[in-house]
Amino acid sequence: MNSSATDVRLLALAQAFRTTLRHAVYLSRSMDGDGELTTMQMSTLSMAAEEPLRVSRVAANLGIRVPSATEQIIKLEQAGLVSREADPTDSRAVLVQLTERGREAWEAASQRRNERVAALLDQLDDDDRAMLAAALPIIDRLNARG
Amino acid sequence: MNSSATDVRLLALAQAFRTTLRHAVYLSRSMDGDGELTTMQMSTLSMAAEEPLRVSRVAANLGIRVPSATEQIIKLEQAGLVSREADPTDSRAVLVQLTERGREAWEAASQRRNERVAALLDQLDDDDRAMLAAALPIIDRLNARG
DNA sequence: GTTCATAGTTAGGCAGCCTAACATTTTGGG
DNA sequence: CCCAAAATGTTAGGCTGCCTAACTATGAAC
Repeated sequence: MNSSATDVRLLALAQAFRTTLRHAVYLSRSMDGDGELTTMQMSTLSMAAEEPLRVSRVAANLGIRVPSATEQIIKLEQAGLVSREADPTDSRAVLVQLTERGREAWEAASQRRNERVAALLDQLDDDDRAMLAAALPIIDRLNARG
Repeated sequence: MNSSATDVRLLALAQAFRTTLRHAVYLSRSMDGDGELTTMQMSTLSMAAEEPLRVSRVAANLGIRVPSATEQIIKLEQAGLVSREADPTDSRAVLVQLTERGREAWEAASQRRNERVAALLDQLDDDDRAMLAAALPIIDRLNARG
């Protein structure tokens, strides 16, 4: 429990955080619309890049429902970026795997996006970059708890 | 221009930033779905709260096209949260204004969201909160340049 | 005062998400 | 065993939010 004084400060920080987050969402979206893979597709591919995974896990990680995940995965499959195979240990489940083309597409798109963001980061000075780097794990912790 | 060594570091930071941002988007979305106003609606109302503004400015600030803004504004109007009136200085333009109910709804929703985020921030220690607070303006600068 | 630019709306379409209903497979209690 | 319940996906249908293209109405310029 906090005193009401710190509460006011917490609320102010919360408001600032929300505003920054909202603008960051626009930034994030603006990096989507260049005719490549969407952020969601990138996320799916990067999950599958580590190891084959089930549709339900894709859905959970993306924060969407299973039917919506199926829909997206089928599109990725039609684009030749992932394959769907029955899980040998449980024939109800479907394992989503990266194809070779999927891996290439993911790596290329990821690289392009990193370069675009890096170009923005390049405009900051070293102190600001250090501060940003220090803040990211903190935001991650918030994300994990939200 | 940076050396290739710093370039590698920039790319790594870019990747970490993108990942954090992506998760933050989920967090942001998760705060939408409680049957209240969406983030976009909140943004629109908060703009109109300062002063009446044109549909085209709403669209620009939200990063969407004018017809999409019209659509959202009409919904807000039907919900009784904003009014649309012809601009007295230019009858082509439409001024979007908060209604009394709109102002109340916006303030209440904003307060609720701030409280929810504040509850998360409350779980951080003081150093982390200070670091987060320091990083927000930096992220804002990135957002502004993206 | 015609012509061009500006501000919005309307119409039609697409993508992504949802819930509900369904088929299939696994699990587990009787 | 065996049948009921749970788990995993898919299909079907609908909603929302965004888009472009086409249109109306007003303002500005020459």
